[in-house]
Amino acid sequence: MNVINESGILGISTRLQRLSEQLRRDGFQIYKANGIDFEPKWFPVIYTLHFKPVLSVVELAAEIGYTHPSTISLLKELEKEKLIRSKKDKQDERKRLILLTEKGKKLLQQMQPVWQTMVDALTELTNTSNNIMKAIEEVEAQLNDKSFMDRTKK
Amino acid sequence: MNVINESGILGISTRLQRLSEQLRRDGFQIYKANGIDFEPKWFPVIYTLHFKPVLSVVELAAEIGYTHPSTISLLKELEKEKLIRSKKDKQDERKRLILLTEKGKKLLQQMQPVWQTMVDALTELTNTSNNIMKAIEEVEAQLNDKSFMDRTKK
DNA sequence: TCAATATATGTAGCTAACTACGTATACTTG
DNA sequence: CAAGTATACGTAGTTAGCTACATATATTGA
Repeated sequence: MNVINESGILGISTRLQRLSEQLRRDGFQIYKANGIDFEPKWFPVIYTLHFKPVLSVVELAAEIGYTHPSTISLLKELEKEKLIRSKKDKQDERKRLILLTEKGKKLLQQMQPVWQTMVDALTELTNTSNNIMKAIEEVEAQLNDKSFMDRTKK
Repeated sequence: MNVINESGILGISTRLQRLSEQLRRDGFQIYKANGIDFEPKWFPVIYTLHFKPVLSVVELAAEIGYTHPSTISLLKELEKEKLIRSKKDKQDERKRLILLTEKGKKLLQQMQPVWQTMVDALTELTNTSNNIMKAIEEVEAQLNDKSFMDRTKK
C-alpha cells in the first residue's frame, strides 16, 4: 500500500507543494545550464517590470499576486543582484518606486530565449488529458465561489 | 494586466504552492471547527499507522513519500501530542518502531466522519473539466518519463 | 574476522511563501 | 483643522518541506 494513493485527495495539499518544489528546482538548474544567474521565484517581478516599468512596492505585490512582505524580500534579493533599484515617490512620500536597472534590462533580454524553451517544455509536460494549469484555474474559481470550509457545512 | 495570467505557465510553481497553502489553511480550520486538535500535515502518518500499526522511521517515510528528516520532525510533533509513541526494534538496534498510542487510536476514530466530509467537499471542489488530482498524477508520470530539464534540451 | 560498505536515524540549516504587528505618511470628516 | 482612519512599507517570526552531513549499527566479502 502506498498511503499517497490510498488516502487520495486528503493529501492534495502536500502533492501540490512537492510538485511545485520539483519544478522550481529544475527551473533553477535550467537557468544555470544556460549560464544565467537567475532564480525562478524572481520571474514575476522582473517580467512585470518589463511591462510596467515603474511601480510602488504594494502595486507590484498586487500585480504578482503576493503579499507585500513576500514582495519586499524578493526586492531585497533583486537589489543585492543589482537587477532593480528604487527611488522615493515625490508625490507620495510613503511610496518607494521600483525600476529595472540597466543590468536588469540586459538580463531580461538574455533570458527571453530561455523562457521560450521553458514555456515549450512546460507546455509539452502539462499537455495531458487533464491540463494542470486549467485545473488550477478551475479550482481557484470554485474556491472563489465557495470555500473549502463552506463546502463541508451542508 | 495581471502578470499571473500573462506570464502563464512560467509561474506554475508559485501557483501550485499557493493553492497548496490555501487548502492546508482551510483544512486546519475545518478540523478546528469540528473540535478536533489536528493538523493536515499529520494526516499521512496517522492514516498509515492505522493500516500498518508498527513501522520504522524510514519505512514510514517511504510509505508517506517524504524524506526521513521531514518524517522525523512530524513524529516529534506527534509524540509531543501523545498521538504516537516509539520503541526500539529488538532484532535491529538501529531501528525505532513507531506506533499509535491509545489517544491516537481514539482520535483517529473521531476524525473518520470529518475526513468523510472533507473528501466529499474536495471531490466536489475538484470535480471540474480538468481534474487536478489526475492532472498532478499525469504530470508526475510525464516527469518520471523525462524531466523538465531534459525537455529543454532539444 | 575485520575492513569496507550499506542502512537507520538524527541534527543543522535552507527555502519561499505566509501572518501579525509596528511606524510613517496621507486622507477624510465632524 | 485636528482626530481618526486608511494606506504604504518594513520587520519579526512561522511553516512545511528539503539537502547535506554526522553517527550508530548491521551486513558482506576477501
